[in-house]
Amino acid sequence: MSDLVTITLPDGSQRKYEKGVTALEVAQSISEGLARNVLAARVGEEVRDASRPIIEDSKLQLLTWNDQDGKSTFWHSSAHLLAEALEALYPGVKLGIGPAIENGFYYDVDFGDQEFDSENLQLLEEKMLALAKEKNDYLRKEIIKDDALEYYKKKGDEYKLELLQDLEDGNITFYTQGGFTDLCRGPHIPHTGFIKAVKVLNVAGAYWRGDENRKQLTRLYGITFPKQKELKEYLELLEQAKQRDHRKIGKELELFTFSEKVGKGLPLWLPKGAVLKERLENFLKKEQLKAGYEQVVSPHIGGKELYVTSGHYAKYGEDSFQPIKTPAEDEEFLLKPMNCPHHCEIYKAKPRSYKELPIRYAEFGTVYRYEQSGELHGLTRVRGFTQDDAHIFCRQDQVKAEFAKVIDLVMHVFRALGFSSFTAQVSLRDPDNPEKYIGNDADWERAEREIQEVADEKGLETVIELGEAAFYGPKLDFMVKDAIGRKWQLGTIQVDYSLPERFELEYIGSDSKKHRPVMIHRAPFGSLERFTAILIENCAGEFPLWLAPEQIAILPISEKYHDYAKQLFITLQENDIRGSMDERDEKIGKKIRDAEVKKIPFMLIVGEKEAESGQVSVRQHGSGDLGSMETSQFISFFADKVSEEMG
RNA sequence: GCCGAUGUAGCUCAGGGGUAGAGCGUUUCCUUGGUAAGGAAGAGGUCACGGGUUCAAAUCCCGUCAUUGGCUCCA
Repeated sequence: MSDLVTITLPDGSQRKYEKGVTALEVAQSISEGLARNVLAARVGEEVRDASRPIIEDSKLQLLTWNDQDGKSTFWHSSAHLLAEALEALYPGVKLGIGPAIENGFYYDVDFGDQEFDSENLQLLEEKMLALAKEKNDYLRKEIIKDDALEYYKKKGDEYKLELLQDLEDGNITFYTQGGFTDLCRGPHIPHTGFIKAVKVLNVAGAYWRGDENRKQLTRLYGITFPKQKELKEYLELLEQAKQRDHRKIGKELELFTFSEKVGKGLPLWLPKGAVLKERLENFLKKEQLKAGYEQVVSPHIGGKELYVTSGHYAKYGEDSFQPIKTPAEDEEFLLKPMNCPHHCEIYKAKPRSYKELPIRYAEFGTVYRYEQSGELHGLTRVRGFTQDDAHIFCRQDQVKAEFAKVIDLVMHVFRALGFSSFTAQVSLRDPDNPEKYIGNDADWERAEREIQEVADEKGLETVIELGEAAFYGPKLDFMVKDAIGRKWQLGTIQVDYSLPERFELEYIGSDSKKHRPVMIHRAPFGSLERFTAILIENCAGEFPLWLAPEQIAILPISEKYHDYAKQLFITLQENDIRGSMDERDEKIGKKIRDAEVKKIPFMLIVGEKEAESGQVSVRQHGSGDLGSMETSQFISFFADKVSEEMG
C-alpha cells in the first residue's frame, strides 16, 4: 500500500496512483485530449512542472491555457525560449531576469557591444518559432550553489551571479531546453512545441534590479500563444484599445491640446473640454456642499517658507520648478505643488473650538509639479493640473467617521461616472526605508490601522502596497486601468498627523486646553486632467448625457428651416440643454454622419414637416431614428434621461 | 532623467539626394436636400529646429526640441 498515492482532483474525486506518478500521467489516465493541453500542475498549493513525480497524497489541479497559472507558466517558458533565441543570434549576450507578466513576458538582457534595434525583432521571432518546432523538453535539475556559481563564472554572466548570491544552497534549480540552460525556479511547460505563435512587442530600457543608479539593460517584451489565431485576436484587441486612447479622442472631439510654446505637460483645455471639466467640478461641488464642505480659494504661488514649514521643500525642493524671485525685495515664491499648506494657513486664520470640527475646506486648486520629462503622458501625467482637493481638520475621535464619509463620496462619484472596476489600494510605509517618511511611529501606526479598519467596515476589497504611502502619511488610493491596461491612481484619501504638527494647528477642547487636530487630505477625482483622460477611455468618448459637452445637434434639412431651428435652439437653451446648430450647406445625411462621428447624444432634425407641426425629429447616437415628438415632449424625455443617469 | 522609436498641410498618412502628394477638414460657387459622406474650383507646407556632408538635403550624418513604448520617479 505504501507505494500508492491518493490524488484528489478539484471536483473532489479521488484516485490512487503509483508513487512517483506525474501530473501528465494523471491527465493521460483521464483523457488523451486533456493530457495534450496540460501546461503545468498545481500540487497542493504549489504550481509545478507537470512532469515532476508526485510522491505523497496530494490535491492536484491540472493547469491549461484556461488557467491564469497555466498562462503564466506558458509565458515564463516563452521567456526562456526568447533567451535561447537571443543566445543563438547574439553569442555572448548576458541575461538578467525574464518573468511572465500580466500579458506575456519580458527578458532583460545586456547585449554588451552588440547592436540591437527594433529591426531585428522579426529575425528573433523567426528564430523562436524555429526553436519551438524542435519540441525540446524543459528539463529540471537541482544543482548545488557552488556548481551554479562555477557555471555562470565560466559563462561570464555577472547578473546571474548576483542573483545566485541571494539564493540558498539546496534551493537552486536549472532548467534546460535544447541548448539553453537558465537559472530558474520554474515551473515550465512540458516542451517548447506548445508555443505556436510569437510576437516580440517592443524594446525598452530597464535598470538592473529596478535601480536607476545601476546599469540599464535592454528589456524585450513579448507575448506567445498556443494558437496563431489567438495572437491575431490579441493584436486586434490592442488595436481596438488604441481607438479608445484619450489622446486620440481628445483630439478628434476637440477637448484639449498641447503647445510646444506653452510647454510640455501643460494641457490647454479647448472649449468643449472646458465644458466637461466644468460639469465635473459643478457635480462634485454640489455633492461636497451636501457633505458639509466649504469652498476656499488660494493663490497659485506661496512663499518658500510655507513649504519649508510643510516639509515639502526639503523633500521636493530640488526637483520642483525653482522659486520665483521678486525683483526688489529678493523674496522667493514657489508655484504651488499642492494646496495643503495654504489650507493649513486658512485654518490658522483664527482660534478654533472643538465645536467647529470637523472643518472641511475644498478647492479646485491648480498645482504645478516638475515631473520628469520621460514621465509625461497625455492628460494622465502632466506638469500643471487641477486637483479636486479638500482638507478635513478634525478631532482624533472623528477620523474614522470622516474617513468613512469620504469613501462614500468617492464611491458616489465612481458610480455616477460608470467606474465599476477599480482597486482600493491601502498604501503603507516601506518597512525597509523608514527614513523616507516624516512623523512619529505611533501616529503612523494608528493611521495605518485606522485606514484598514474603515476600508474593511465599508466593505471595500483592498490590496495592501508597502512603500506606496506619501512621505507624510498612509493613503487609501483608488486605482483604475486605462484602455491599454496601465494602472492609474484616481481618488485618494490620506490621513496626516504631520502637517498639523508642523503648522502647529490647534483647537480648544472641551477641557479648555489646546489640542492638535488631525488632517485628512482627499481628492475623489485625484486630478481633473487624469480623471477626464480615464473617463474618455472608459466611455470611448461617449459621455453620459449630463456630462456631454454637446448634448444635442440641431440639423436643419435646408436653409429654409434655419429660423425654426434657431427658435428651437433658444427653447432648448432655456431648458439647460447644450448643443449646436449645423447651418452648413450640406445634405442631411452628411450632417447626421458628422454628428454621429462627434458622438453627440441626440440629433434633432427639422425640416418642412417639423416647422409646420412645431415638432422635432429625434435621432439618438448609436441607435438611430426615434421619430417625431413635440418639443416639450423632447425636453421632458431629455430631462428624464439625465435624472436616470444621476440615479 | 535613462534606453528605444517617431516628427511631411488643421487632422490621418503616403513618398523620398534633383527644391512636395492623397483623403478628410477649410474657402468660394452650383445644389435646397428627410436619417451615416451631393458636385466643381481654390487656398493651405522653410517636410520640427540648428549644424554638417554634397554641385544639390525634406531625404544621408550629428545635435537640440517635442511626441511616444518602457525603466526610474510621482507631494
